[in-house]
Amino acid sequence: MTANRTRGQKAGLTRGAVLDGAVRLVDREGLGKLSMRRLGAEVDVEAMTLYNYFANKDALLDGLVEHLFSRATLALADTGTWRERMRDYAHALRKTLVEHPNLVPLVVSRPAVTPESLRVMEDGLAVLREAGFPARTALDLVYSLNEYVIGHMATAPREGTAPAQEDHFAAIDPDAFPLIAEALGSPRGEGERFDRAVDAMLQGFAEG
Amino acid sequence: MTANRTRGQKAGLTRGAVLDGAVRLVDREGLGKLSMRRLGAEVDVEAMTLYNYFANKDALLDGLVEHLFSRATLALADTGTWRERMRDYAHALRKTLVEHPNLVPLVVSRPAVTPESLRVMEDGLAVLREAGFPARTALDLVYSLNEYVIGHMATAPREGTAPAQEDHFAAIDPDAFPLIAEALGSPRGEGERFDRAVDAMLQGFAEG
DNA sequence: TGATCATTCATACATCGTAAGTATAGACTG
DNA sequence: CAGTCTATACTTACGATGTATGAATGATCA
Repeated sequence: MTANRTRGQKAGLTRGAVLDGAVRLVDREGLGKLSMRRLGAEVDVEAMTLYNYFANKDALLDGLVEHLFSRATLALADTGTWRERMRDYAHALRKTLVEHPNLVPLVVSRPAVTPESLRVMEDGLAVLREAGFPARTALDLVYSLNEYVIGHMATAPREGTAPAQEDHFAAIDPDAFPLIAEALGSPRGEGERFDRAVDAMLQGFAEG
Repeated sequence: MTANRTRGQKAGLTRGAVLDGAVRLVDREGLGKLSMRRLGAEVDVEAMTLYNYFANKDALLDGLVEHLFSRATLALADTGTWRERMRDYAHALRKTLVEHPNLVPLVVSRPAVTPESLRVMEDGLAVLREAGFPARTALDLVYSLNEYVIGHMATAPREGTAPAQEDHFAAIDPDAFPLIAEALGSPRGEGERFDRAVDAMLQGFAEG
């Protein structure tokens, strides 16, 4: 399972390959199981070898977030109204995070300011400026949209969270919380609130 | 510094006192320094004694989030328009998180579904229903507002994050990212974007 | 007083991140 | 080809962590 190789013999590893392994490991076993030794085993190398590619574990985690964003942030679509294009961007970002739920706590607690994310931001600004938004408003909108998506994913129920997180709504006492109970009467589809909030925010900026 | 007490002698500790100690410790030294042994020292007790109040460290962290929310969520104001009241709520929530920056990563990666937070949600719904919102829309709005605040705080620059996080804007290459550079021309005050995003979202829901 | 119970502490273990040092494969030099 | 250098990987070791287990003692009540 673990590395079987004499010293000095190349393992043919790259930074990206290590990060791929880390994503695989976390997807499969959860964030808590990501240790240097285990990651080493995943990519068939001893733990310390990983320090050739990352200064320390924290740097590895930063790299992981960046890695995820870099595969996520396809260019924005180049046709459609600015609202459609912004909406699509928000959905694309959400999709990536939904596909790697175990990585969400990491992404969410580790603001990414990589060149990659700056590029996406620049593209978003271009769309909005073209649509007539002043520079500062455009920046506010791009930022705010990102913030909302992050917040939505952060507070979305996940496995491995506090017990009864998933079905805690089923257990709500209608006497203590009548309005919540009422509002939950007709449950929504997955992501329906997301749509609505994104639209609301875009609408709000459109008129602000 | 550490516990100086014979076995069996009560320490006069409560769950709340332990959590207070944890907040103090994290505020002072950072989340990374919160270990059972250190927390024990902070409240003058051996590490294992803490397990009388919390099943394990994870439960302690959950308790910490709940603890923070419970001091945060003063009731909503009972006068003003619904928009003013929602706005004030968002600002109150933000204020608490700003006051404990080191706890933000915790709050953000650990959705709180305590009775306390349900109470606040119920109050929020009451305000909105009174203002004429349908049940589901009201729930969407309360949720979305919370999500935005969380996201805003999650992505806000913090100490101890990736290097140059604070001043990375100063280092932006205007050739590579002209629109970002332009938008940063006239820098905003702290929390100005927050105001704007909250208002946009409320506005959007008001018209949706 | 003596017995029961609640509470705390001491010990121990597996696992973690990583500092320090060592060995080897492959590349370069002559 | 022989000799050297260097990049790469491994080994060992240390302190710190979360926590299982069980002993020791103060508190409580008969």
